[in-house]
Amino acid sequence: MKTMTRGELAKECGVNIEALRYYEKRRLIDPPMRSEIGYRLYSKEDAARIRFIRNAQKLGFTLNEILELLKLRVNKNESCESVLKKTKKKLNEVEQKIRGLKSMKKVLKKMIHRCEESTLTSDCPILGSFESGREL
Amino acid sequence: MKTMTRGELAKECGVNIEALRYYEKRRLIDPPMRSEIGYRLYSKEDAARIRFIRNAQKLGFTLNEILELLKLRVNKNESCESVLKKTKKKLNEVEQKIRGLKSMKKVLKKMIHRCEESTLTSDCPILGSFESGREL
DNA sequence: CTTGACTCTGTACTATAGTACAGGGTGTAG
DNA sequence: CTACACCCTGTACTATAGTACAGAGTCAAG
Repeated sequence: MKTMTRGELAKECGVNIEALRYYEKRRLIDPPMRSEIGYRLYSKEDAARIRFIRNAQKLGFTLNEILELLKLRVNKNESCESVLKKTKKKLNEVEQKIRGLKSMKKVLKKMIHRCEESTLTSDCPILGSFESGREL
Repeated sequence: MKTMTRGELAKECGVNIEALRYYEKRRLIDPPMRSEIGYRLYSKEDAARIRFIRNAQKLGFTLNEILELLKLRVNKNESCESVLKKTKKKLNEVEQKIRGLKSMKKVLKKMIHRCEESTLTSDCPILGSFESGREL
């Protein structure tokens, strides 16, 4: 199996080399294999995990939430029931985020339209994007 | 016009009272009116602004990005051209986030489906949600 | 007329998520 | 055989976004 050193993985995933050590400490990635002289050796799966972490962060998840997402799987210590419940909760959070972004998108589109038609106002239309009273 | 004190606004928006002073310092909200004895007096618009800030944060925007969003309007120092450009850029970011969340949603739904049909595996399917190679 | 609940200011502390650096080992190229 | 580019550990520093606190003013209720 092909492996990467810490520097190679950092480069491939576009993260700082020290962040990898940090994610290991935070248990977001498993302690990787070590070479004979103690160098960390990462797999393709580790790279996927790092990319997942960075992407999820951009979507507004904290590292703790990302850890929860990554733990969503069946294991010997946990019933399918409880995994199902947690997964449904996460699905809800994701759908909520999508709704919020969609209403923001709508307002931005309207602004662009207005701007292109030169029917301009100096108020801030984006403020209205969460005015529905609904909590995000 | 009905106004609120800092404590009242904090309660209404579900934020810590000190956060309001912090947002003022960061220029996310304008310095509010003051009562005769120097108390801050907030309007309904201030409340909307605070709610917008909190919602946008949950969607993964930093306070600096939120400031940019709130400044998207026509003013005397800026051409419609440049507002349009910035708004389009923001729209792109928002659409990118929606795409990321949608692929996460798809995977979560699949997991729920699998769990309900008891065709379980112990791997972590969510890792695959960003495997398309596309950068978020 | 003082006690409690609010406000003000400034400053200090905290949590999260890194980022940098010191002091040391390894290993290949010139 | 040594210079350079890596890696290791531990520890310290940074930025962002608050949160808490000290010391002081205001004001309504008991």
